[in-house]
Amino acid sequence: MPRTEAANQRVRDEQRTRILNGARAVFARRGLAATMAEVAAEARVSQGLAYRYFASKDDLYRALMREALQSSVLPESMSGSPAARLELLVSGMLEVRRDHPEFVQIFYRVFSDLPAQSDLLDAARKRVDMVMKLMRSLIVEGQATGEVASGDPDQLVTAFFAYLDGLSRLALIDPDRSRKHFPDTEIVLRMLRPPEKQKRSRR
Amino acid sequence: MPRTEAANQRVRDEQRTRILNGARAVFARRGLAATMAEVAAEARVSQGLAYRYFASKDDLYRALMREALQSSVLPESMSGSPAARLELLVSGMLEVRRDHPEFVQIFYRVFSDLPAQSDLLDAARKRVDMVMKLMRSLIVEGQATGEVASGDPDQLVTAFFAYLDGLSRLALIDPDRSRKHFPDTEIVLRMLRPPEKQKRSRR
Amino acid sequence: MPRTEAANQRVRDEQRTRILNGARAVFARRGLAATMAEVAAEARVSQGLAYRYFASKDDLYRALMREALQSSVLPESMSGSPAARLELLVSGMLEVRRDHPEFVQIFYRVFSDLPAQSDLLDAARKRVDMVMKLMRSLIVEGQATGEVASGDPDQLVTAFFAYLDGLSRLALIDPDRSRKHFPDTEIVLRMLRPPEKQKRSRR
Amino acid sequence: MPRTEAANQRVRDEQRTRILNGARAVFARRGLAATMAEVAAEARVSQGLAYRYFASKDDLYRALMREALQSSVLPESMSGSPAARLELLVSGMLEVRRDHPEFVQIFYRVFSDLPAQSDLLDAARKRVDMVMKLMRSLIVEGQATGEVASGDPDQLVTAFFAYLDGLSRLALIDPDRSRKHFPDTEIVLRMLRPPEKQKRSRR
DNA sequence: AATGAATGAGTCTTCATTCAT
DNA sequence: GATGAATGAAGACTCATTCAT
Repeated sequence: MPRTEAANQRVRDEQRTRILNGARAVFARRGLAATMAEVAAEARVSQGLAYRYFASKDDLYRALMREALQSSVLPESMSGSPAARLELLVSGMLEVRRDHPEFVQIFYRVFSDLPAQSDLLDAARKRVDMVMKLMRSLIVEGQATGEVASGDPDQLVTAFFAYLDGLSRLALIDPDRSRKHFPDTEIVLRMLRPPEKQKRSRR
Repeated sequence: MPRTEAANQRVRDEQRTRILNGARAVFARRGLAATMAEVAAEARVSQGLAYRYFASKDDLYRALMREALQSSVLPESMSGSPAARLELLVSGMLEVRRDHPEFVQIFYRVFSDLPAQSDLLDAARKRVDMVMKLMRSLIVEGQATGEVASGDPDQLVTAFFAYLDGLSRLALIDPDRSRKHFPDTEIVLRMLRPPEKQKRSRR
Repeated sequence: MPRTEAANQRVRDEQRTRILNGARAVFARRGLAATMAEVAAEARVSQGLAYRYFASKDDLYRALMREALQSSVLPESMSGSPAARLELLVSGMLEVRRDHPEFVQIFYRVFSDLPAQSDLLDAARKRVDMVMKLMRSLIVEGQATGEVASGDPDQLVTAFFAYLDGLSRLALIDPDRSRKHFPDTEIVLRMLRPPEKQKRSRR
Repeated sequence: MPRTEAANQRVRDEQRTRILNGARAVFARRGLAATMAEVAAEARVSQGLAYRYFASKDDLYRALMREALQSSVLPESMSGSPAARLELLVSGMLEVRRDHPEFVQIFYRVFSDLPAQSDLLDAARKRVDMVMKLMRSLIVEGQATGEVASGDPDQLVTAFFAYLDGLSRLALIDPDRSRKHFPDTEIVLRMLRPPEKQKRSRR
């Protein structure tokens, strides 16, 4: 007796996820240089199977990228003072970087792996741009009310993004340190706090 | 009449540099995925010539890495207060990242390009470790004299390195922004300054 | 349904043999100068497939050499008079050279194909040495009983080996003659027979 | 003042010989697999110079081959009994093989190095054929007068040539043995002597 | 649905040959 | 006449992708 369609669908979903997980791990670690053989091995499936679910290596990579673009989804409606919203945004971003660095690593891979004209690259740039603009406007607003440190807003945004990018890469460079000494939100936020609002942390 | 040996030597030196420059640009952009054809094209030499100067793609990559490991050489003797020395260290690192991001990009490539056991990876890790330790000791000293912000020193070091790594990658991700909005040393240092020493920057 | 493991194993064994056969023919003919394209063509497989079975051209060559070293295995226990044993040894060697010259050709290739320090070369030399020593002792024993022609035993061995090497190369140089006029054991043995034991052959 | 034409000519001759010598040594050892770089190094000249004297690697190889074909030149007019002439021929061939194995090695290289249709191969085959025919007729004549051992003349020729080919290769396989234990003409000739004419050699 | 053997296009690398000096 | 730097085409090798089972 043939399997029911529902059962088949479940199997398919499981396999797809399995492959995506394997690919995410391998691509985060090795980028596009990773081979399909590595992906299949990591996912414990045959190489052929990967091609039943994804038309090509590129397709698989894109699926991961799509996922990564969405994983960094912004809190839709943020309320409160600019500084409060800024902190909300930042702590969200930090959390992802600390707890699921692979997603962000994959995301940033697009900048180091791909030739310059790729549409994926464009999409990623657009995404970064959007978040940067949001952050910039929050900073400007916050500076107006004195809740946010002074300084050129563009530079602040630049600095902050570099910072976050760096944190996501930490797990790659020194996984041990990343786990043990991941900086508290408090420390990260210092860059944006005006001196008088700086909290005294424990010695 | 054959060229003089001096002339030959000069030609060889020039070509070697030419090839290294081409390779640096291409490897910084694309990592080991870059092809020798790209390197040769960037350097405007034939593919074969690159092999007269470097035994293999790997050898060329290593030459660049060696260079990068040395380029980040630390100021030998730093004098002054811990905070002063810390600022000296930091501003030096920032300068390299702003003015010659390729060197640092190449350096960090080692973490994304290479399989985990490579000796290059080890060397790079050692290098990072050494600078981290230096920075940590300066922070601890500085915290003792109150010149440096409080907070777990390991986290501060972690945060700071992530930050710097991020800045070196900026040129890759958004070269335009990197050029126009590279953060002033002042802003970068905020993370390490105690509130009372924070300089008021221009609005 | 995927093939059964047994079926896969069978396919692999067949293909491996197929590739070895192709390689043997080509390498015997052209030595290491033969290209993998030729090997693949001779074996009627794709070039890529050869690499699934052998890590490199060198590896393939070594596999053939190993085989050749073993194919010339000596009769373990030879009994009878020294002359009888000598004739047994010789006729065995002749047989291989007449019926499967490729094996011996491959074996001797090692002396013309490889740079001097190779381990294969050493192994082959050792092999030759061993057989030479065996033959020498049989000759010395035989001379004592008068069953073997007089003369410096080392020269006799040298001469005889040159002879056999030459016969194995004959198929390369003049396959037609090799097939039609391959010398009878009788003729070959003359060199070792004392005059009084020489058989009168047909006119 | 420019060099005289005669002096120039002398220099040219010297260089040409120099290159031929280098090439002969290298090609004998490594066959066509030898590189022009090796040839130039052996001859202590620049790679470019070789091309002033020989249009191509192939041309150089051919020059050596032509030389080798001529080096084995046969005694034009041989007189005496068939057996005497046979012995003259054989001892001449042996001499070359013992004292200048490179020439013969180069000659036989043509059979292992070259693709089957080459004109060089044809020329070499013709040469071998001619000597074989000569030898065959001497054997037949000698058998008629009882001075030469009985047996199928074609087989005897085949055997003998294999023998000589093997001796020329000995220097490649075991140079030491070739020098120390090169067989006396006496031993070599045994194959062709009828039992009753066999000389008793020293024990 | 799944496997893994097989293919072929693309990359690294070598080396005969050319060329500027 | 001579050198050795430079080129490009050919060959080794890898790996995304296809296919028979």
